[in-house]
Order: sequence, then C-alpha cells, then structure tokens
Amino acid sequence: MIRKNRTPALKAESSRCDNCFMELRCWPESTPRTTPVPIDREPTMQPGSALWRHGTAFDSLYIVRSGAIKVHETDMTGEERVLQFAFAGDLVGMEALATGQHDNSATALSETMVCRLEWPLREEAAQDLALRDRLLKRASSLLRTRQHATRLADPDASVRLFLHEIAGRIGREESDGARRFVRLRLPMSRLEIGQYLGYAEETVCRSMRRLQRQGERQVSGRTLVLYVTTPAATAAAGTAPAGALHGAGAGAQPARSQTRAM
Amino acid sequence: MIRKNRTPALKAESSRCDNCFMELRCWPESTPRTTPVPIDREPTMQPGSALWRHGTAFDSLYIVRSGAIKVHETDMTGEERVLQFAFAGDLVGMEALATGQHDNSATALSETMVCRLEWPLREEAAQDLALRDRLLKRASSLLRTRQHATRLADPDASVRLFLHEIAGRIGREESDGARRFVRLRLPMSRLEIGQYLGYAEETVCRSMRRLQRQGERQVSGRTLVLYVTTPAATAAAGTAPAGALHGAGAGAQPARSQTRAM
DNA sequence: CGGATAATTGAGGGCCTTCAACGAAAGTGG
DNA sequence: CCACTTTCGTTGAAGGCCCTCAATTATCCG
Repeated sequence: MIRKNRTPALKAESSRCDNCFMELRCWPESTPRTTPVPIDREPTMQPGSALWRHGTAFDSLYIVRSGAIKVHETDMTGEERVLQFAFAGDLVGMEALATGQHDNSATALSETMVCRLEWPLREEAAQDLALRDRLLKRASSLLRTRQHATRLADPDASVRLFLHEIAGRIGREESDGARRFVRLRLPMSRLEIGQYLGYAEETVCRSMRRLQRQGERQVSGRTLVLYVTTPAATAAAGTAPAGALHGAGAGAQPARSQTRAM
Repeated sequence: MIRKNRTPALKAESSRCDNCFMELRCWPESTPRTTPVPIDREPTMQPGSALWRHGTAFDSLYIVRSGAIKVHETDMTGEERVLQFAFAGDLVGMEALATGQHDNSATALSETMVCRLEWPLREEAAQDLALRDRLLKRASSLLRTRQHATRLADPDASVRLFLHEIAGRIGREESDGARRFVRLRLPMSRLEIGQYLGYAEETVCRSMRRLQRQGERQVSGRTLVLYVTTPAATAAAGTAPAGALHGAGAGAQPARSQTRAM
C-alpha cells in the first residue's frame, strides 16, 4: 500500500524461507531442510477479511507471519463455532487437504500477514521427503492441541487455560523490577472465545471477572496482564512454548500444576 | 500361534498390504502406491487390553483391521475423556508422531486386530513420497472429523449424529422386504459415549430413550437398529462412507440434510 | 444360577443460557 | 476535535437443562 520504497511489492511476492527472519518460528521442526520451501508472501490482510471461505477449493496451506487468524464454521445446528486461533508461525488449512475443499472459513482478526504454500507442492519441493515429514509433524501437533478447544468441567478452568495458552503464544514478558508479568492484547472478542470454548459470551465475561478478582491477572477490555510469580506459574504461562491453541508448533504438554495454582 | 498350517504365525507377522483383502479399506486414498507398505500384523487384542499407554514412547502408527479401539486420556481436571473411536480401516496414533511420546492411551473395546506401521518408516517406504502424501491426507481427515467430538446445542442432536456416524462406519444394511435398516452392536458403553460427546452417562441414556420414542431407530442395550426410509436418510446414514468419528478414511462431509431429517 | 457390570429411571439443585438493558470503547464523518 | 454511530463488554434476573446422587432393573459371563 505504501508508495515508499522501503517495503518491496506485497502482491503475492514469490520468495523462499531462506533468510527470512521468521524461518525458525515457521519451521521449528528438527527435521533438516533439504530443498528451498516454495512459499509466497501474500498481501497484508485487513481485520475481517477472509483467507478462504466455506465451499471454496483448497489449493494451498498458509503459515501466519504476523497477526491472528480464526478458523470457524457454522455447524449443522446453525451455531457459529470457532475451531482454531492461529498466530505467528501457525499453520492453517490442513483440514481441507484431504478433500480438496474448504468446509470452514478463515478470517483475519487483526492486520495479518500470511505466507502461502501452494498445494500440491511445486518445483523441487514436490520431491522433498523432509518437507512432507515436517508437515506430518505439524498435522500431528494440530491433532494433539485440538482437544484444548473442548470445554472443561467449569468455565473458569477453560478460560484460565485459554488465557494462559494465548499468553504463551503472543504475550511479551515484561518486568517492573518488583514482579514479572506477561502483557498482551487479545485479538478476539469474548463472543469468539465463547464460540471456541463452547460457552455463551456472558459466561466467558463473568468467568474473566471472577478470575480477575482472584488476583494474578488483570483484564480490562482486550488488554490482559498475567502476573508471573511462582516458578510453576512461569513454566505454565511464561516464556516456554506452551501448548498452542490448535495452532501448531512443537506442542508442549500443558502444565499439570495448573489445578492447584487456583 | 496356531500350529496348523492354515493361518500363518500371528506374532508380529511381517507382511505387505499387497494381496490383503483389507487393502482398499485401509488405504482408500487415491494417491497411487509405489513401494510396498512395510506393515506388521499384530496379535489379536482382547477387550480392555491396551495398544499403548499414556507416557510410553511412540514408535508406530496402527491401522485397525477389525474390532474397535478407543483413544482416551485423563484431562487436567481428572476427567476421563474419549478422543477417538477407531474401527476397521481407521488410523490411530498420529497425535504422538510430533513429540515421539503418547500423551493418551488406546484400549481395545472388543476383540481387535491391528496392523502396525513402524515409525520412522523402514525399508523402501522410508523414501516413499506417495506414502507420505497418503498419511498427510489421513491426518487431514482426522483433523476435519475431530470436531464432531464436540457437543452440539443439545444432547439429542449430538447423540443422533453419533449413532448415525457409527452406523455408517460399522453398520450392516439389511432389509426385510418392507423397509431397509442398518443393524449394529455398539462396541462402547453409554458412559464412553458420554465421555466422547461431553455429557454425563445418564444424559446420553435419556437422550437415546427420547430418540427411540421418536421412531426411526431402536435401541435395546447395545443393539442399535436404524431404519432407512427416505433417500436423504439413506445418504446420511446408509451405505455411503459417512464422516468418521475422528477415525480416518476419506472423510466425506457430514450430510447437511441432517437437520430436517429429525 | 449367581455375581458383576451396564443401563435405566427418579428427584433435586446448581449453573449455564437466554433475554434485556446499560455502559464503554472504537471507528466515522463532519 | 467532537458528536454520532456501532460494536463490544458488562451486569442483572429468570428459567431450563444437565449433572449429581441414589436406587432399581437389565444384561452379560462363567
């Protein structure tokens, strides 16, 4: 959009993952890379714009570079349902690979940039075994983290886990000397959180209020502050690559110490 | 094990998928097969025996030959939760591929036979691109069908969908001249259905009772009879390869006509 | 046939949902 | 820069539904 010469042309720029500063985030799998990944940088998406829509043909996977994407569908009872929140480094679109058609939609929640991995793979990548294995690993991670989208026994537990996972994904750890904390802005609404966890919007709202009164976190609007004090809490919500929200990544198991941490 | 010469030794018998009568069921993907699949037939499992347990190392994928497997875990609130029901032709174990360790357990629900696909792939398959693509497709299908494990607006809708999907997977279509129907025995208990759908055992029970009073299906104990009358109902629950229960297979999309079919 | 497991049914209560209204925040256009 | 509009977030009240607990019945297995 900008006329200046700083940023190169954004229109489906063909590029490689080599030398991209996001490479380690997008491809954390240990499998060595053999051939360049034929990936195209897509134009920046505005909030509300669709990456794909229900019913359209599948022709590529996407990796989020920055921003946030929500994958959602309307189930057979007519309810809107969020299936996945994807952030920087996350892979989206894998569900449609088998049938070649999207049965859900993907929408940008904020200003978002994605890279496109054309499918079937083109050029040398078409013969790249290691790339297949990396994609298999990501699919495996997605399967594992998928279960976090289910509601737990009570909404407080679900919301708390959700916030901690989000914080581990997009939160920046800060410190004011006295205590360390993670600050972030939630890219999704209360309603969307409810559609993801399986609760009504009001229930999510009340749950957040309760959690805030218990200290350890501050929620005002979409700004979230998680205080990190105990080592256990640090491991659970801090810098460690916590379990993704059906996102991707290596997918560490959620901390079991969560229960006693109130 | 059997000394007779009819059936070959069952103890981890090394074999190929060539000439196996299950081949089309186990590998329905259209991608052509290039090299033989190095797969081992495992000893028959008894009900309640484990295919793997939480915490053990991942070293292979499994394809169900006959019977039924449930994949389950204990979530962080201590609740037992069923993640997948797998039947003949279904692939299990994919969630553990990324981390190399099982974070859930797999248990046989009835007398069950599985084939083992060692991972990493051995022999020629280690270089087989097409096999990777087929596994990717199955992972994609799994991701898509995973969402059916979530509870819908009301338990009746969830249970009805569940029964129809099960019927499409393991039901045999019969006819007594007057009307056609699908008969099957449910391999899982009401409690396990509840743990899969996110409802209490009693809720599933009452739901089934309500559904039976509405006609179109008979449930007595674990025997289920679904009457197939309208063409729409046939397409939804009949012979067509309906959406798997996070199973595998090609994964056809669930029939949208479900809503009006009561 | 007897024991165990599974399925069913009833009653009560807690909690989530729904409906409604208000307040806050953000974007829009003058 | 401000008034306006719209969306989002919050709170309250009422009702229904699902869960829990408990007891009974059915089914499976040897």
